[in-house]
Amino acid sequence: MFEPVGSRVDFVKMEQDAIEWWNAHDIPSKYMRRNEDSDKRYSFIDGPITANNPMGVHHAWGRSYKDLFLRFRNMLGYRQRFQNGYDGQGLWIEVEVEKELGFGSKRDIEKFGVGEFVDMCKARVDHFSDIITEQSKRLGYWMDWEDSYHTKSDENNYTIWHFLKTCHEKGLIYEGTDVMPWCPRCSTGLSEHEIVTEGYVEIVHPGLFVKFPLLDREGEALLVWTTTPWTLSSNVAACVHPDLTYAKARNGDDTLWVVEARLSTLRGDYEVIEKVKGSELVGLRYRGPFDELPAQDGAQHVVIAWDEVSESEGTGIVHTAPGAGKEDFALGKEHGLAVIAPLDEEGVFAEGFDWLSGMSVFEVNEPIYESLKSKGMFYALEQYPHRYPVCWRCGTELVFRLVDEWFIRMDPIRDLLMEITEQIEWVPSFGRARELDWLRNMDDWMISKKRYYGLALPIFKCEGCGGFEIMGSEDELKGRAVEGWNEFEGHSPHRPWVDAVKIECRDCGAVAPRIQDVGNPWLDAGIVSFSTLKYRHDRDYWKEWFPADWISESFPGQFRNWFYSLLTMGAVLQEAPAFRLVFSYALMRDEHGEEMHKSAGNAIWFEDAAENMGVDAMRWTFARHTPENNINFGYATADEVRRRFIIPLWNVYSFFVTYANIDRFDPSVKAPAASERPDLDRWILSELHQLIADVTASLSRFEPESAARRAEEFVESLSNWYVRRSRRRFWKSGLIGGDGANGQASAPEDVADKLAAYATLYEVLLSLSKLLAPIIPFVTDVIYRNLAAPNGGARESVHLEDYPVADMSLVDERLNEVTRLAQRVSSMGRAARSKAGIKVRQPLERVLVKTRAASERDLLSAAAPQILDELNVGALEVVEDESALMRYAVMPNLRLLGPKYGAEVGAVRQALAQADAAATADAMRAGRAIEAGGYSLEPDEALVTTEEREGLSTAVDAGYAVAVSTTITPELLLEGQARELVHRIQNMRRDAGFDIADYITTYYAGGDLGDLVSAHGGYVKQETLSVDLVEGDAPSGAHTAEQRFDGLSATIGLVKSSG
RNA sequence: GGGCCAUUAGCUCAGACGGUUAGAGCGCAGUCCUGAUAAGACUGAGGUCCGUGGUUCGAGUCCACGAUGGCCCA
Repeated sequence: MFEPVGSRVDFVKMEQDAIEWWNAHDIPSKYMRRNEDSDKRYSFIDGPITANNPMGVHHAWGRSYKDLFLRFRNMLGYRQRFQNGYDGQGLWIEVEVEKELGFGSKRDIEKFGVGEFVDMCKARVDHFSDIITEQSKRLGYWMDWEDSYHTKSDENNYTIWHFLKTCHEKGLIYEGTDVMPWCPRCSTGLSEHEIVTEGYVEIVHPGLFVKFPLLDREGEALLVWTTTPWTLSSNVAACVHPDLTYAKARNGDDTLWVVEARLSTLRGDYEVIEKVKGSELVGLRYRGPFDELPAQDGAQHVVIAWDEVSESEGTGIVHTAPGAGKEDFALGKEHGLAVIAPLDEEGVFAEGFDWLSGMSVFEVNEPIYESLKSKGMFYALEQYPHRYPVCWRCGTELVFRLVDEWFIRMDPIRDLLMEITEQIEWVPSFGRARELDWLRNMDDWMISKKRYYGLALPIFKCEGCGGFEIMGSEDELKGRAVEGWNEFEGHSPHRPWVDAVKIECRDCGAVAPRIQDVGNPWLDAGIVSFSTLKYRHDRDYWKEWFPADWISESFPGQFRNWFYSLLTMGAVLQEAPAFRLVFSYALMRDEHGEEMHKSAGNAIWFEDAAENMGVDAMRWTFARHTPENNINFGYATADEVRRRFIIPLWNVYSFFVTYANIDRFDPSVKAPAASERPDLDRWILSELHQLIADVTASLSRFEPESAARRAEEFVESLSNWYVRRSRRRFWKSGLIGGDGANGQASAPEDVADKLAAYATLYEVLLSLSKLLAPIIPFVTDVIYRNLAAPNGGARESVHLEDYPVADMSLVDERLNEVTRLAQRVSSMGRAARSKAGIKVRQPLERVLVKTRAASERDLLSAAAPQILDELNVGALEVVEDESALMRYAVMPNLRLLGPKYGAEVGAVRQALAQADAAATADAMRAGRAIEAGGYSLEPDEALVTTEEREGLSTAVDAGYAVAVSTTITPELLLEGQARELVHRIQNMRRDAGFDIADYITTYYAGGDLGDLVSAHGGYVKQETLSVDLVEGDAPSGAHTAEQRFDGLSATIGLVKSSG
């Protein structure tokens, strides 16, 4: 016996129970150990999830993929690692802790105490990694949770030290001065990676037009345009494009130079006096906008040439301040310009800027306008909305600031990185081109950050000679330490503890402290293909698992972040790829395709989703989606998945268990061999094994969506064709495992057929539970455990099973085609019935079928029994062409024929009427001329309509035609009425609360049913489990009802039979 | 300026290898079923497959150019 299964099920409750059961029986750890001795390995390295907040549904998407492919490979027998990763160092953690503490600047952190602050950061990470672990378990994500790695761990940090030292040995590390994007609130520079990730927002800035008076040309001025007025304080040059044409224009009291294409920016009327190439302006000197500031002392202001000057915005003359802009800085180097750096770490004007000193960059615009006005340099001001970088963590507008930072040189390894990228398999395949594009354009990697909680860069810079060294391990540091080791010992290699340690400069012997900077967080994540595989301590273990066979992460951003840092570290340490294949996916949106935002109220919490839609529904929604497209996720989409896939699957299962229990079906009893079973069984087994082959292939190719969609098609066929058409086989009298109760003798062939049906459906459901277990681990295990329980060879859980293997000898392509044809013809036959308004319960005499290809007629005869049954008709006839079903009527198209033939129209008309209508229709369809009684007409000169033949209703589609006879003889009518009566009695049985298997005695009174009972009484008895059909009033206590249908009426009474 | 992606029904999306007359769900209209019922089945209406050229016996699918949208880089 199987555990009884209701058709109503609370999936969420079922999932929670499953988790409890798994834990109680230690299934996850049995699952993870199951392939311990396998000689096949499949190495997965987890991209660490940021442990800074609870996990969201978008994380659940990615984690469902990871779990899916891990489970798939596990059932295939591969030995794997199940190590989850947590990312927990860096600015993002700091910012959240700062928020908690109400801090606004780095000074607050210093005051609070760096050690305490770092401890709080670590505690935050531990807190949220615990939460995410619990959430992941609810998702059914089976990882070795006790063994999760942390990027903040000592091992991870020290492995990065090793990497950086290796970089240094290869001459890749340098300290450079550059103008970098800088967050004034966080007081730190941001690397290129961080800005491009999610850093640009639409901001309205001033578009300020300023006049720079030319020193060499009295009365003339350059008109320049800037969106960052504060940078004018540090202006030293103005750029023009050497090849563009510049115009000098009289404009009110001014004589201004602008690029010709931008003359329209001038206010009011103007008159062009002179035009020259930009190159002719190069070298002119001008008076700078803030020459009076001390910081500007001795600075020259000169026009220089630059090819990047655009004439699509501004004035074609670009204000240049090498201390406050990235390209400006590069130009400054090239032209030997003065570098004036205005801002300190917090975005406040430094000393030397007179009245500006001490003011924040965000409050100087107005005073600057006033100052320019007083000097006669102000020209105009407009609003200029554009995309501008902000701090990706705190949202503050970035400024560009001159800083000393540490970099890894990219040019020496760029080619190697690209070569490695070529070797990797990218899913989707366009990922390779995206990564290569990034690598081609990648600048040197800025790895330093002037913050507190992160990798302590192991760079020790000598206070004497200025040289630097890099410590490659804790042991090396200990060996070199000349002070502070005792203070540090026992602490993690974080600030402030590690800052105490100082070494002696190898070159000059002076003391060298660690630089204060911490590392870029992508160092932390990029090292994991070494650090988590014991690279430093157990090289054999590392060799066994490196490189990863696959990794998986969402691609927006990761091309320049995690994928990139993994590539770089693999290249530097091993000149090898760190992973063989990357499977990536896009972004999650809400149901309407809008970005999810907490503030917009359209974000979905993981817990809410899990407890309302259920995790299987969520996971199936993910699996069926094309990964490279953004997913629109919400309750409605999950509801649809549950309704269209999970519930039908469950209903088939529930149907099976219900009747298998009634029949005491025992799966261990030998059923007929598959080849001996009826067509219907052989067909669904054929489809099943084709499905197994397809799903296995799809998942091997990392195409979950095609696997899921194939499975949906299969369950649809299983539910709406196999089970529906098999139902009566399960209801046949006689119990296969029975003892002859109810006195129903059963014919041996019925028992064999029934057994075949049960065995088939059992095999299908059991295979399906294994096949889909990696995708929907909850419902599949519940099904498996119940079905497999009476079976000697069963495992404890489907998750300890082997993945099913397709038996291609059971795949019968012809049988599949026959069934497809039966389905198609049945569908069209229903359409024909529907058109004639005849319900399926009414038997009809015959169906006529025209197939598209003559070759299908052979299939049709095999499909005929199913079609007759589906359509409730007596006979099927094959017809050669539609003319047997349809009559064509050809009409002249007088609108065209009239003008063309004039008086001859009458003759044409007659000729057309006498021509063969079917041939005419053929010609028209083919676009050929119509031959009619000596006339040759264009195809559009006739109109053709079809009429159905008398007594037929026809449906036509895609080359097929199916017609049903519509004549209802008295015999057919009586048969239809018998079916209707059965239907009514069935309803009454249910209303009376009888059990499905109860036998009854049926009474009928009121007179109209005599003919029906004498003709079809046996049928009615059999269908309704009536032991007897008695004319007359039912005894008192019977369930009775007045029935009227098809012009008949009777009072029906039902009594449960004692037998 | 460069790279990548997309464009198929009102909406959301499928459409290996080029192959007869392009599919699903939702929505809409209608019918049926109620012994699989937080249901289900069926039928119908609805498409110049972004455009233009090209390759081919044959193009939604391949190529070129263009348009629109998105992402990224400069």
